[in-house]
Amino acid sequence: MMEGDKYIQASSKGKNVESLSSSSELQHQNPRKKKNKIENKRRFSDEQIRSLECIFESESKLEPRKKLQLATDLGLQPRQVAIWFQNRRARWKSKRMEQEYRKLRDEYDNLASRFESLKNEKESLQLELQKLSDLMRESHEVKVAKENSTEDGVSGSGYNNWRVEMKPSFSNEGLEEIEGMHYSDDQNEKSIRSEKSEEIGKQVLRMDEHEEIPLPLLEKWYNVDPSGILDQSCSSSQWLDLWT
DNA sequence: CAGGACGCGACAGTTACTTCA
DNA sequence: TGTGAAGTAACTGTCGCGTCC
Repeated sequence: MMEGDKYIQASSKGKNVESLSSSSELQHQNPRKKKNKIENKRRFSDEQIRSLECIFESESKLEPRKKLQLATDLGLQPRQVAIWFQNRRARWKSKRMEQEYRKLRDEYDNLASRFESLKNEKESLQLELQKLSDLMRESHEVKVAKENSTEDGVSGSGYNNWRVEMKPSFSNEGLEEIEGMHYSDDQNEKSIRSEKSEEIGKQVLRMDEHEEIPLPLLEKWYNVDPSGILDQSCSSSQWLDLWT
């Protein structure tokens, strides 16, 4: 252990500090004496600060030998150099934390605005899906009512009796599968089934041309609740709710 | 080898002073 | 000219690590 470091440690432990202008009373002084002591505090010169900053750039911690050398070069006490480095590290750390905080805040803001736009998009899609679904239901009800008026003994063949048990497919085999759709009401199965499959088949054929799937058809294929599919896809809704 | 005492350096938090708007 | 805020040198208490006995 070097002489200078012993000096540094002695002062940092609150023991006598011989080198700092009559500060040997430091440990036992009352607050008023301490205040008088610190009145001697002077800011370092620009040149001293420049040198210290220059060293700090390359190494934020000083070896004892280097500390002594630097203190000698700058006409400072080794303890002053040590304290300057400590304070400098603290300033650097708080500055860095401030930067990191700003960065995180920006990221959060970006994420929040993206979430907001996705939320809006989801709502409009849900709305659109609901409209199309209603449209389809109405259309079907009109059709069923029409059939009921022309055919006697037809009952229980409402839209709600449809059960779709097929996977989406855009090929001709897919059409075959669509043929596999069936009603729970056997009596109506034949007539309605052929009509239904023909209608959907046409839609599928059109899809082949445009590569765009009509939403009601999609809904039917997947046999899902239109609001449900979106809700399920939003698996992170719980944490997202925290934002709103 | 375990463990207590001690020295040392670093850090967080605080104080007191200086500077500046 | 007084004042509050910001910057900073210096201090205090504490902790972890290494060394010695």
